[in-house]
Amino acid sequence: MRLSKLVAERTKEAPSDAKMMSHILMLRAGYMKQVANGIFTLTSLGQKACLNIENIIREEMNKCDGQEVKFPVVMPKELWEVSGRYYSIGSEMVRFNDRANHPMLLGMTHEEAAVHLAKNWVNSYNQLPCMIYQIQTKFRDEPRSRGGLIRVREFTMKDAYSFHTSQEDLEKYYYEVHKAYEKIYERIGLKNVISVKSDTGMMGGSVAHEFMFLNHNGEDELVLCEQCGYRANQEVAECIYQEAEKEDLLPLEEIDTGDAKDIDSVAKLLKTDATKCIKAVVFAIKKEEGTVVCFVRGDKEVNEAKLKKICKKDIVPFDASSEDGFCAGNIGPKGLKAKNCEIYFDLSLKNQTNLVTGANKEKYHFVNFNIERDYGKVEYYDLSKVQEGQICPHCGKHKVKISNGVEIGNIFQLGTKYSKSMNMLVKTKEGQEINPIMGCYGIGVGRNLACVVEENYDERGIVMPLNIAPYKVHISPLRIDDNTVSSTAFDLYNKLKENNIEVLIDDRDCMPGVKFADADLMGMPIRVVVSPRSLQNNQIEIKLRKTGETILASVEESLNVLLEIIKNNKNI
RNA sequence: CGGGGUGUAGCGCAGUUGGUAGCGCACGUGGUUUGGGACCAUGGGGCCGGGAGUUCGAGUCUCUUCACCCCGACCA
Repeated sequence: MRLSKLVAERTKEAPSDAKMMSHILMLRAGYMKQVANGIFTLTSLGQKACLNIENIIREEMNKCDGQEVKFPVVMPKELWEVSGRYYSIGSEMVRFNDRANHPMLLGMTHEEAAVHLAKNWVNSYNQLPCMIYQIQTKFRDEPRSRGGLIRVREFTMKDAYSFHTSQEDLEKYYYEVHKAYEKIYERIGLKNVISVKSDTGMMGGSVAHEFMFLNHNGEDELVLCEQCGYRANQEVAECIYQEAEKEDLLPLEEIDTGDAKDIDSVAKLLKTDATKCIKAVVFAIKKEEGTVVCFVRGDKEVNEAKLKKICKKDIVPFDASSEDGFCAGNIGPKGLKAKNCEIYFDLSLKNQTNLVTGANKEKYHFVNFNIERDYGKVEYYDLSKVQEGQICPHCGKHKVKISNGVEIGNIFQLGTKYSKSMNMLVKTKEGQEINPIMGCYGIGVGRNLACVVEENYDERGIVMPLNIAPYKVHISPLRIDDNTVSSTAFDLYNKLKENNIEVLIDDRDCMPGVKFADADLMGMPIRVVVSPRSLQNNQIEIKLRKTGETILASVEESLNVLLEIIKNNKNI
């Protein structure tokens, strides 16, 4: 490709509204252009890089005996009614009517379509296990897209679905796909990736893992124990506590705390610590009357995912007010008179003594509140987030660390949720009819590209790994007006093309600095400089983007040297 | 959905007390240059996000609407 013809603009200045480096650099280098919130056009640079990622994924999925298919983007309502998800999924799913006024939707994942495809054609255990996958556009109307390709509404995703006769067989295959994913990330050039236990969310099922790219900009919180290897998404990470120190119970008192409403100011006023306070967190129940109140220790935060599972309600954060019977800022268990209110206590409060809590009336808190004595016997549930330094729930010894990560892939053991609801049956060896056990496996292509950039850049621009670079070689002829330079450069360019090497040539007549800067910004792994200076010695320069290492090669040898570098591919 | 911010040339930005819009980069042309974003000359490009209003006159003031960005979705 001639750079002069490339439909992509490079800019010196960063777009003012981008914050993440991958977002800034991919815009500056002309890999993509935003069309609307969370919707991007990929230029040929971005598209080529994505296609390279897709091909790596494809190869690894094929090694797992995956069969590539293509499900429709647009599906009729009925398909999603049988699984129940037409109603359980909210406005992130785009729904519309076709010209016949038939309700349709845009696919955000394809479990239903996968079962629809397999259910009548897979009838016997002889056909299992099997896996089908696709690489295709998904649309999810995210409440908040951000960070360039990190979180978007429209994106390309590889999604795979496997069918099994037994849980053991699923687990065996699940482990294989886990390994395949590790291979994929290694091949596309992502290093800082770990897998963690995760929540199954809207997919359903029991066991799930997320592959996380560790990055401070990541939206997910991960709980990690470096000693025993425990790794979990905050959403599912268990809290465990050391025994609280025993204290003598002091008499309950009601104290005027004035305008002190939040934990910090109450604790400060009463000269105590947040850990000696009870924090009340109120949630509204979606599509229902009533509220859920969760009491946690003052220093802790409620983990909504865990609370949702325990109370089995779809809850949203809620501003409690007097209309609902709450005295905001002074909420406590004792004397709470809210209507339709379910109350839960977090494990962090178990065996805690002499606490501070709201008295459910303006300006008053209780001190020396003891839950069992002053309120009654209660059940304690694990409802809060794990904090940095808390004891690891797995080894019970070491302190955990909290890191942020970007989810770049996930694998789920779905069980029979979809095969059962959609009535897919296969005959076992014994002649029994069973619902096959399913797994599903996803990878977001564009997000992976963004993460690669996030991990591979320097002050000059992107550093594309060879395996996914849109062009392997970037030829910069200095003094293109010089006939020898021009013919040497184009000769090499043509020979590389004949050898099926993706090559970009900067055919513009401009200053060397401009060419170097653009090449650095776009980040192709191998740069070739052809200039009158080195041609005097019958040489060209080969420079590796990542290391800066420069190799001088004779004009005649240059093609072979380049082919050798690419062949020895170390994903430079 | 809540809070905050920004909309002026392709990109980054100025624009005073209201008087019909500029700068840098990019782009076209001519020339001089050429190993880390050159210089001179010259040219093109704008419904100042949209609509309504105030005014003789609005990029600027008022209202309204839209888009985009950031934060929150946690707070007793």
